[in-house]
Amino acid sequence: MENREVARILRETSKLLEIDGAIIGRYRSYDRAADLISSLTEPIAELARDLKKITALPGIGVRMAEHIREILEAGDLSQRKELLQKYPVEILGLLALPSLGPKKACLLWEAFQASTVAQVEQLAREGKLRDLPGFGKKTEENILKSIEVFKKSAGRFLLDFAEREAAKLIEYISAFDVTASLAAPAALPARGKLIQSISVAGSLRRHRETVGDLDLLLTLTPREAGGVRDAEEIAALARHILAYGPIEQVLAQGENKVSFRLVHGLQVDVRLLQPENFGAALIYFTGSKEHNVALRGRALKMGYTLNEYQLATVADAAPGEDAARVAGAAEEEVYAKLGLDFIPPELRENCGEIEAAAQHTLPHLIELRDLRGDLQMHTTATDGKHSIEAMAAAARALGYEYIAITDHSKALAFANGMDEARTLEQARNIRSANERDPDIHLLAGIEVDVLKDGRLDLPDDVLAELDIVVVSVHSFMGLEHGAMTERMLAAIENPYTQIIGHPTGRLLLRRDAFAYDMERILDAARQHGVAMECNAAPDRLDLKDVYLRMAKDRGVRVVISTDAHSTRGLELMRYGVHMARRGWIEKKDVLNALPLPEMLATLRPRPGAAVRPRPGNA
DNA sequence: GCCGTTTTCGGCCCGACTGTTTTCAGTCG
Repeated sequence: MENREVARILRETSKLLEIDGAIIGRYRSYDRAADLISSLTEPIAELARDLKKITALPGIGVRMAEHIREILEAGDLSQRKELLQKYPVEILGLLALPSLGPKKACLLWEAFQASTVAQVEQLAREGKLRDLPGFGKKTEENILKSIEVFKKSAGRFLLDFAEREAAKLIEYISAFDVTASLAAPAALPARGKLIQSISVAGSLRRHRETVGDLDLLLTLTPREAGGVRDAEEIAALARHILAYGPIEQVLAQGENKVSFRLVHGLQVDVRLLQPENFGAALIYFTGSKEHNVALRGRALKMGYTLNEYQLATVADAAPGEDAARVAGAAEEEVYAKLGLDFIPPELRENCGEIEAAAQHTLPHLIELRDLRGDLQMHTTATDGKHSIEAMAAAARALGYEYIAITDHSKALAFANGMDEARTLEQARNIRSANERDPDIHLLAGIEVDVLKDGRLDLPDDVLAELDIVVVSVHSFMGLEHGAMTERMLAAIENPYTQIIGHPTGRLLLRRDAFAYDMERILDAARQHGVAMECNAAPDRLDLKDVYLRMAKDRGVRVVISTDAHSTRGLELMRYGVHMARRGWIEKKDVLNALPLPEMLATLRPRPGAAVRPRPGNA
C-alpha cells in the first residue's frame, strides 16, 4: 500500500475521532502520523517491518506502529471501521465546507441525523440550524454560502488527483492479456498485444485545473491487414476493464464504450477506436466543446466535415467511404488539412488559438525543462517538513541551478512565522548552507505577509538584507473589492516587493479567489516591475490561466514556483507549467527560466539591497 | 496517542477571528 493511502486512513480516523469528541492530543497524533508518512520518501511498508525503525520516527510510538501495521496488513483500521458504525462516512465530506468543523458536524448528526451536504442545505433553508447551541442566524447563512461554492465545484476533481487515477487505470487496462482471458486460448491463433495504445483525452489532457470526468481512448492493434477483431476479444477486454477494483457503479456498457464511476465519484468513459480514426477522435474527445465547434465551422467553410471519426469532403454522399476521407489517423494531419499548425491541447479553448494557428503565430509554450529554479519553498524554520539542506539536495536532484528559501513571516503565527531576528538568522543559515553546496545556488528569501492595510509584516531594514522577497496574503481574505484592491496596490508599491505569491488566494474546490481589480493590480505590477507568481500547488494553481494571459499581454513577468512544504512538493512544478501553458506563457515570459545572473538582474531592484554575488560562483 | 529540564501526568503549534455569548467555543491556517 502506498504511503498516501496509509496517510489517508490515518487522517480520516483522526477526523472521526475529533467528531466523536476525543481529546485534542489523541486525534492530533493520528494527524501527525499521517503528515509524517506522507512526507516520507521511502515506503512506510518497508519501515514498518522493523519496530525499532518505525518507532524511532518522531510522533510514532508503539501503538501507532501497530495501527500502521494493521492498515498495511488489513487495508484498514478497525478503529476507523468502528467509528463508521457510529457515524456515516459522508460526514467527513461535511468537513470540507468552510465554517463547518467536527464539532458542528457532530451536532448536526446528533440533532437531525444529517450527514450529507444536501441534508444540511435543506435544514439551513428551513431555518432549523439557527436554534442549535453554538449556531445562529449568521452561521446558517455562512453554511448556505459555502454550500453554494461547494455545489459549483461538486463533481469536479483536482488535476493531480485525476492524473493519478488515470495512471492507475491505464496501468491496469494495459495489463490485459487477451489470451489468458479467453476460455479456449488454444483455439486462438498466436497474436501480439490486443491494445495498441491508451490515451488520455478530455479536460485532463487540456490540463485544466479541475477535471469533471476521465476520458480514455483505446486503440486496438489491427489483427491482420483489413481484419476485424473478434467480438469475443472485445467482450473479454470490456469484462477486464469492468473488473477494475475501485469501480463503484457501471453506468454504460456497449460495443464501443464503457462508462463507470469510481469510488471517489470520478466518472470514467473508455472508448474503443479503430486506429485510423484515432486523430479525429482524440481531437473530438479532447475538446473543448467550443474549440471543436469552431474547428467544425472552419472545416465546413473549407468544404469538409469533421466528426469524431474523420475529416471528409462534404460532397460525398456516403460518409466513411474512402473517397471522402481526407484525414483522421493523427491529430497533426487533421489540423494540417484545415490549414492549421498543431494546437497544443492546453490552448484548445477557442480563445484565439485557431486564428493564431492559421497565421502561424501560436506561442512557443513554456516547458518544464525550461525552468532553472524554484522561487518559493518552506523549511522547518516555519511550516515546512524538511531542512534547508534537504530542500537544496532535492532541488539539485531535479536539476535546478538555483532556489529561493522563502519561509513565512511572523503574522502567520500558526505556521511559526519568523520575526525580525529569526528572519535574519534564517538568511545567515541559508547563506552558510549555500557556501557548503557548490552545485546549487540558494537565495535567502522570505514569503512576507501583507497586513490588512497593505503594509508588509517585516520592516524595510530586514527585507533589505534578503536576496528575494515574495509577498503574500494569508489573512483578512474576505475584504471587499475596493479595500482589497487598495491593499494589493499598497503591497505592490512597497519598494521591497518583488514577487506576489499565490496572488488570488484561491483554493480549488474550496475557496474562491480574493475580490479585487486584477487589471489595476497587473498594471501596477508592470509599472513597478513586480512579478506575479503562478503557484504550482495543485490545489492553488494561482494565478490562473486567464490572468496569466492578461499578465503576459501587459508585459508583466511571471514566476512559476512550487511553494513546496517538503522535498516532494518540489516535484509538483509541472502543474504550474500546465497552468502557465494554458495562459499562453512562453519561456521568455518566465523569470525563473532565466540563468541566475539574468534572473537576479530582471527582478525588481530594491533600495539598499545590492545583488549579492555568490562567493566563487555565478 | 506521544512525549518528557513541562518528566510518568498533563499538556498537545498558536493567535486571531467569528459568532455566539456575556466570557468563550469553534474554526482556520
